[in-house]
Amino acid sequence: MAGLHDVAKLSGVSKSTVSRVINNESGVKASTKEKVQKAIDVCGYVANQVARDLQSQKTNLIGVIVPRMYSNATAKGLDGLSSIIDQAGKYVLLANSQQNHAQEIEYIKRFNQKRVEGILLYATHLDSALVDAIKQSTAPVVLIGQDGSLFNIPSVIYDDLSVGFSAGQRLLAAGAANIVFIGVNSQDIAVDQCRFEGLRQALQHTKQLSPLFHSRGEFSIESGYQQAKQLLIDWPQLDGLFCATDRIAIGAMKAISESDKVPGKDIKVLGVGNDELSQVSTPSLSTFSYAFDLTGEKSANMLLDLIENKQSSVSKLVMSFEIIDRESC
Amino acid sequence: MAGLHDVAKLSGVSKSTVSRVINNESGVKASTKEKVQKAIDVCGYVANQVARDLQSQKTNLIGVIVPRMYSNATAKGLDGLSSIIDQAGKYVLLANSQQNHAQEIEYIKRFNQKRVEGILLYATHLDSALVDAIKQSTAPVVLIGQDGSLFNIPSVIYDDLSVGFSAGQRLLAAGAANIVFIGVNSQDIAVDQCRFEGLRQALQHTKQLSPLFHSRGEFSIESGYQQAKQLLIDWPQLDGLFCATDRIAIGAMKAISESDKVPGKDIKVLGVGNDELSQVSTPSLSTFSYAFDLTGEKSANMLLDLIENKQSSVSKLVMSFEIIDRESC
DNA sequence: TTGAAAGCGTTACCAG
DNA sequence: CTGGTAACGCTTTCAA
Repeated sequence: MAGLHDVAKLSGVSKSTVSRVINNESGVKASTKEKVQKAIDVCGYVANQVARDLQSQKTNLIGVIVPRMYSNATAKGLDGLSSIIDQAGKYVLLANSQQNHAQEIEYIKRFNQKRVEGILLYATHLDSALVDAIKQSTAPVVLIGQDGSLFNIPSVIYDDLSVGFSAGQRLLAAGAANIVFIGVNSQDIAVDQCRFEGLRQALQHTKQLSPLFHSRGEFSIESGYQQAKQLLIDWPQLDGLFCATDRIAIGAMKAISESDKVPGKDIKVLGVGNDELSQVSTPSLSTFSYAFDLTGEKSANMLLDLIENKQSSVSKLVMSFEIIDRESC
Repeated sequence: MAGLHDVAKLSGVSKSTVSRVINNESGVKASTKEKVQKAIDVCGYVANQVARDLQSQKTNLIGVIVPRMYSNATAKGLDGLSSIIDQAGKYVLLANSQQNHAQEIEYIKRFNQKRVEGILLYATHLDSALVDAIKQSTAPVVLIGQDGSLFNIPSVIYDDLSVGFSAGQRLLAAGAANIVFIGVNSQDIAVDQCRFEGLRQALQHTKQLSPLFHSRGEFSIESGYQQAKQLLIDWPQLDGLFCATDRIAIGAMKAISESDKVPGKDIKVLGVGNDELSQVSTPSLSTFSYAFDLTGEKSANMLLDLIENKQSSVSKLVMSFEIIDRESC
């Protein structure tokens, strides 16, 4: 592959001059410029960015770590952040941990070797090993989806406590009193713990009630279906169901429909996320909408700030939500 | 930031020896190894992969270009391909063209500067400018979703003609005779042209019929809704509808429901993609299932082959589909 | 307006 | 077993 050297030889000038032409610097005679340009075309020279990066000590690389791609939060988030990063003239180096915790830490290390300028981490949990890895990272890290501000890690999070609280209020207002929460993994503070806690507080505060049960499963329709099936047996008095995600809620509604109950009537159901599924299901699902794409943009901007100024003006950003009222509650 | 040089000074050995320790090469006295290791820990040395890449002339980078992230095909595809690329010890450099054609060509160039080892391109169309850019690329390119084999570009595509043909047969078998196709952009050979052509051939071949109309819009529920609304006015005899994607079909069914017709009964509807939406809608949507994740894996493997052997054993891979029978047809 | 040479942080080869 | 030195392909001084 042709290098600067070859172009120089071919056009009979020095490497310095070729470099100047390539970078379009002023102070090169028009005739030599042409000569060089011709040589470049002839040998099909393509600048080697690796060498440039080494020389300039700057890679323009932003590392992004996600637990999985097939998810509204990450897919839309990536659409948002990639546009910001692109505008900044930088590149996205993408790593998919495939829900494997250990991988996340590994990627942080590898990204630092690759000399990324910053890291965006979509997290599903936050333990001390991960916190340590983030602290060790030379490249600044912005956490998305879990709150790391207690450990001084800049974070962009969703207002999960408020969502839970609002869910509780809506279920009560719709006449439900025997309410169950279907969450995910207890390690997932944001999605599982905070949303439940918000629900709990709403019931307590408004009617001195407690949720009947905190069920847990996975982020899928099938899992929601299976859990609801069991819940209908265990808690026959059930009349309100708050699900940590829309997919779980969709599955749960299917289970309810298959029993002798009617979702949205006998049992009020609420999801979170405003997945496209939620507007298409029968009954359509009442839920909460998060601006996933905007979250990606904000996170990217926060990281760019951090890179630029070595310290961000905000260390924690809480994304609000919108209440979506449909038929299920 | 500490470099090899600093570690060498700190531990009182040469750079060569430090390099050997870092790369865990044999032939280093245990005591010096320890000494060096200590120095590494002390100054928090992290190997500079940029320098390594320059020296080794190898970046382990795979460029991936997508039109958008928020799509089943790309999200699931990325899940598949990233696992293969990761297994191969390589990295994904991601570019989001945001449906902007010119960007794709730009990214191919920039990726070559970054010295990626290969490029995976999710394409929505294929014009001569793009073909040229691909030909110019030093890094091998595998095309996903559009057929570039005529131009000698290795491609992984879906069997869109067959899907269209099968759709025609199913609609006819269900009793439809006045059939309309809702496609997308005419530049999209695979999704718009091939699927329509398959439909046309099935109608022609089986019953000497022709499709009533070829409508076109975007990849969205809303667009499907709008188009179907118009179609119901223009073609009152309409009794079969083949939609290029499930989302379009979902929108169309909504329009049908809002008229005095019943989707799945008065008008048979078929989509493509087996989107999760399709199993949740009312009526549930009959469709075709593509293995998007597997497509990503196959494409990645094909590219790795190409990188390894400088030429692939297969130059075109056609992914098959599965017929999903539900209520709408 | 141009060229020579140093240096970015590694690895690899050849001596010792 | 270890060290010196030359690359890798570029940019950036400093001189000419």
